[in-house]
Amino acid sequence: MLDLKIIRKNSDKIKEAIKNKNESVDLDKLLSLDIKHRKLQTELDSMRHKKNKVSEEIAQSKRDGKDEVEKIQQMKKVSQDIKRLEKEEKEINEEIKSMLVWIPNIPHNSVPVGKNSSFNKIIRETPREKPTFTFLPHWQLAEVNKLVDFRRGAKVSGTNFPCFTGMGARLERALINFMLDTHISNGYKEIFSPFLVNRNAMFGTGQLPKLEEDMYLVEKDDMFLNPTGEVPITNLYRDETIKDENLPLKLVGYTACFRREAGSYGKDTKGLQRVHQFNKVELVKITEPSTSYEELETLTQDAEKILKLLKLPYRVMLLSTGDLSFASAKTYDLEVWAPGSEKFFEVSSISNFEDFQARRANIRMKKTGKLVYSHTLNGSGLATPRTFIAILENYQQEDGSIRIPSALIPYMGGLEIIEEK
RNA sequence: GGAGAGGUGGCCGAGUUGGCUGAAGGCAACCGCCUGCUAAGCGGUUGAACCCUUAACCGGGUUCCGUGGGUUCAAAUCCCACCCUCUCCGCCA
Repeated sequence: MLDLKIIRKNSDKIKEAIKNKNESVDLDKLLSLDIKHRKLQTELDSMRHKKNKVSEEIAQSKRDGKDEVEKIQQMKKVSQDIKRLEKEEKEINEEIKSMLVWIPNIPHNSVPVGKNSSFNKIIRETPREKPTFTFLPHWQLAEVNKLVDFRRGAKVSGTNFPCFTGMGARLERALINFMLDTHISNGYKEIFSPFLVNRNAMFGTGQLPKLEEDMYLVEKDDMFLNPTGEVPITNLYRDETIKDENLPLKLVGYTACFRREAGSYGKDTKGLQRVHQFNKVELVKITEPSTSYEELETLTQDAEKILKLLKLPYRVMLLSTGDLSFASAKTYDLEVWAPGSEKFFEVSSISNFEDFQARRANIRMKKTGKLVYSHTLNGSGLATPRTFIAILENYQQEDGSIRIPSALIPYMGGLEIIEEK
């Protein structure tokens, strides 16, 4: 959410941001409602002022033992008028608020302007080797080595609920533990959060109201299945003022993530590319405003470190305005190369939300005695399914077996090669 | 699920015969004084959001005692609904 005061003063800039992010909000309507609202509020305030003053006088008279029949009668009328105006004020205010939550965050100056992902910019890229034999895609490798049971996963849940089995399950668990350990030793504090989150949390990080359709809702309790670790972890600090000496807060947590992926059937759904339930290790930072862009760079490097240690080829993309999420001001995507699928897969989106989430979630800090909204950032470090894909496809051998990246061997109980058994 | 207790400022904690309580008292923090240093002591300051005004500071005003309604000239205080926390019992693991 943006500050209404800032919207007033920078309406042109906001309009441009809305356009560049492919959103549509009638900002002029909002601005005229705002003017109307402020006028009403000023009027109301002066009426209340009068009411308070006269009530005070009545109280004084009562104490002196005098009756103030006329004043009471007069105030009766004023109170009614106030109530009427309050109702009107409330309605307009609600309308303003409901429009405000649909205004996206403003992209940072360094973000390339463009309609869609084709305007994204490659920031850096690691070299990749040409396959020396015919590389298989991961779903074949997973099947040959019995690592994922798609059929039985679908039986107990539904399509795109993969079930990891045997060494596949072990590899999934190894990835999670390896990532957590790496980030913890890098100064992040481990969090193991709840997986069901309430509406306030979903609103706080900006998933609601825009993305409600993409979430699993437990209707009976009006709770959502966690769509990404940023929701429970960032919202841990909702409605709190964090002591500035504790900033930046660096948090890491494993979460299972659930997404409906509504409308994406048939698109990139083969194997583990796009699934309804997956695992993720999430990095969250809460920082003071002046350092958030430096923190974005180091956060990106911290996530990248996982790919480096796993020796997977990847590239870092700077998202253009059209590809930027609703709440983000600037985002880097990490894309891992999968030679069997001959595709790059997004394994992490690292974003600076500036104070957009903090304003919604009311996360503040004291800076030289003044309360300000802190900045929030997050990024996956990493999402496992596509990392899993990349390992299978990059580490496959001609006979269909898969080598284990050296960093993961200790997490695989010393196992160096996965072979069909 | 049942029974009870409770939700007040950064924290603790008064305040339920409605009015002088944005809120006593304490703690913490900050500023000053005092002291050879430390501790203690003395005086003062310290909530948030919003509106008007201002280049900004200042200033003026409104709102806020879990949330939302209601009663009243007037509500932290009375009434209704809801939410949350804690304790005990039951149930499930």
